[in-house]
Amino acid sequence: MSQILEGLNNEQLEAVTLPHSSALILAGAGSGKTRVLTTRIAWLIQSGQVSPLSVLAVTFTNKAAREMLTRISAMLPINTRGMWVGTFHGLCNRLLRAHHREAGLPQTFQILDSADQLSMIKRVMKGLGVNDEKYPPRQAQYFINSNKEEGLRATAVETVDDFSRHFLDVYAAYESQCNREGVVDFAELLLRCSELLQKNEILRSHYQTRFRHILVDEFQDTNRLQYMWLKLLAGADTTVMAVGDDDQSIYAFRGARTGNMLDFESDFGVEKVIKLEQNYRSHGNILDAANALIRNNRTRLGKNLWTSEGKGELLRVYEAATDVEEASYILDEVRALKNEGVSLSDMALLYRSNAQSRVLEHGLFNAGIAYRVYGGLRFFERQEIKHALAYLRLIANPQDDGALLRVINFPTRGIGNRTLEQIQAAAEGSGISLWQAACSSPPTGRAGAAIAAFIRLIESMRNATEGLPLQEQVEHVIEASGLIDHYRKEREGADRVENLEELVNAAASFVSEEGLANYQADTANAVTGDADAADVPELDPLSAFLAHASLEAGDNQAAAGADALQLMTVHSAKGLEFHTVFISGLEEGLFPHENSLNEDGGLEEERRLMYVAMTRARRRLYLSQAQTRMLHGQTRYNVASRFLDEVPQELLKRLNVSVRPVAQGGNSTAPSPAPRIRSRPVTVGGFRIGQQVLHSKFGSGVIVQADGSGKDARVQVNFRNDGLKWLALEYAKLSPA
DNA sequence: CCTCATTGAGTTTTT
DNA sequence: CTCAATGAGG
Repeated sequence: MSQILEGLNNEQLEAVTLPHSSALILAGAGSGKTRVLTTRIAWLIQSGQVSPLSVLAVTFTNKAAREMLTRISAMLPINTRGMWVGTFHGLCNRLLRAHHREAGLPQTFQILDSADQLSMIKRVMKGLGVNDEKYPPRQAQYFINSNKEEGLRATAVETVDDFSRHFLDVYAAYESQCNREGVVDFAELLLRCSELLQKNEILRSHYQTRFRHILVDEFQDTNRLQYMWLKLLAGADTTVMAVGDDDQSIYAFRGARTGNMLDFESDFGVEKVIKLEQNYRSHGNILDAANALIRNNRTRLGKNLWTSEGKGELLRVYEAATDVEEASYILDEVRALKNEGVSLSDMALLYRSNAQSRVLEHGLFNAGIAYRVYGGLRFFERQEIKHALAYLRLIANPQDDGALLRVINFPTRGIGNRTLEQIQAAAEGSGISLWQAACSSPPTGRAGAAIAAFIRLIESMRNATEGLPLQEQVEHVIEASGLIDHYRKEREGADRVENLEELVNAAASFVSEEGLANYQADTANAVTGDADAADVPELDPLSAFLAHASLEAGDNQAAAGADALQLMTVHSAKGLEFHTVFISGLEEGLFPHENSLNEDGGLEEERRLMYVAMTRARRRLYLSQAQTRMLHGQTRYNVASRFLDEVPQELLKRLNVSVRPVAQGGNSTAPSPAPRIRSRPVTVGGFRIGQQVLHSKFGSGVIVQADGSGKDARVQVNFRNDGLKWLALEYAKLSPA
């Protein structure tokens, strides 16, 4: 038994073998967090303290859940199938399917992804006659989701102003529309599940007794609702182990609450907080720099990473004149490192926002360096796949208005807006679904015939696929719907046809591999003879597959394949590590992002983001910056990121002599690193675009734009602390820096 | 009904 | 710049 515990350090060992009490593990970057979690589970089971079925482990991503299961099965000779290891949403889905009746849902309820949700919100808003200029649907979506994540139904939300009252109306209408259609969004999975546990005492105590150990990964990223859910599942005898790192909390912008860590300590009577501070990933200089940076944050639980390895190399800082030059510098370095034997896939090129990847990709493409960009469209989010899934959804549940609207005229079959409006009016008038309206009161004439043909098509597909194996159902639908034909005819449809064929494969492997079992009846409940769940018939494979498609949108790019440089945002780099990391675009306004500066705690979150980025590197870390950057079709002039100043300068190796814009007024003969701006005044009142200036109140900044002349001359200055400001030269006391 | 042109907006992202 | 969402004309 001691074998699985071998090689753990003291703190890790303590965490893994903790006696029966709830615990908070503060696990720094690279400190072996996943190892602790999985070894803890394996140890609990192997030492005979619990059965695998009494363990619940929850993560945020499917990838993390899979990783956990893989590691557990590597340590223990047990079948992990039926174990409750999964994402918050996946586990809630499982629970709701098993108890759909008590939860007030059809067993085959479908799950809306964010895009589906947004389009339903638009539909609802149109129905209510809400002005979508004044009340942007995106904001309505945010309103709905953040309220749900606080555990608030529309009836429980209190509005203080007229503006949010409109969103509240949308929320209420959206809620009832979801119920009519039998669909739920992501937040609903958690809210519905929590409400179920809250009001159904029998179920609650059943699960509270069953789960003796609950383990939570990335606890710093939990929101209020997820925390409530955990509290409901944990009974008096349940031990909860929460593992997280407040310094790596980078999702506050979507509701994550590090405060849950403090609440957890008191709510669960945590006696001891274990800190895992030994880092097994990076060399000393990298950790020292990251530690120094994060110390600038006020709100921390406090933690300092250390390593027993050497100091290693200094961090390399490069200041480029332009974004293009920055890219070319990076790819030179990539090439050199590759020649030294570092594989491309062990190097990552990180950026704060996706827009930055373009220039970098361009450079890499021209240089012929293989690269892979993360964060694009994922498989189940592709248009052609969404269309195919919509046909399938309609077969499974004709009340699904969203699915109907997506495909009623795709491929085009002569059903236009007018016809659709008629049906929508009929549906709204009698509170029925679009499908029912189309069936019961079809429009007359040519449109009516088209509608009738569509209804016949769907019904014939339903008849033809009934009882077929899942992959044959999918195969039939992509043919019979005309999707394949449509894309074959399209000029650039080859990829789409291929993807549709891939969907058939996805369905096949969903059935043959463990996928389906995860979505069907809870085998564990059947084993323990739980009547509630045992009575529920198995979920049909089609509904299970559709749920899978929503909950696990698939990889964001085709096979990892060849050795390639990894390009991604800092957010998506969390949890990964590389030999070499390039952090690009270290400029004020970009990183930290200008929008974050107005938000409460925004700057600290940006700093944590930088901390995450730095701690991805094992051996070598590059920090680069461009003085000039094309953004949204405009040239922008940026000062170096404050984060570069927050790192001890003795840990940095500056790789080029800083070529700063010259400050001696407009008639300097020194070469300017900035390219000329098209059709805009370059100098105004002795000041130049790109020039660094000092303001008595705002401090230092860079002139980014200018217009007017004489008395009307104005310049826009990007101040290091206060961001962009327009200043009239006549009044502002500006001086060259 | 479909296609092309214009307009406008533009962090970060998993489920 | 580049994508998505509207609107005019075929």
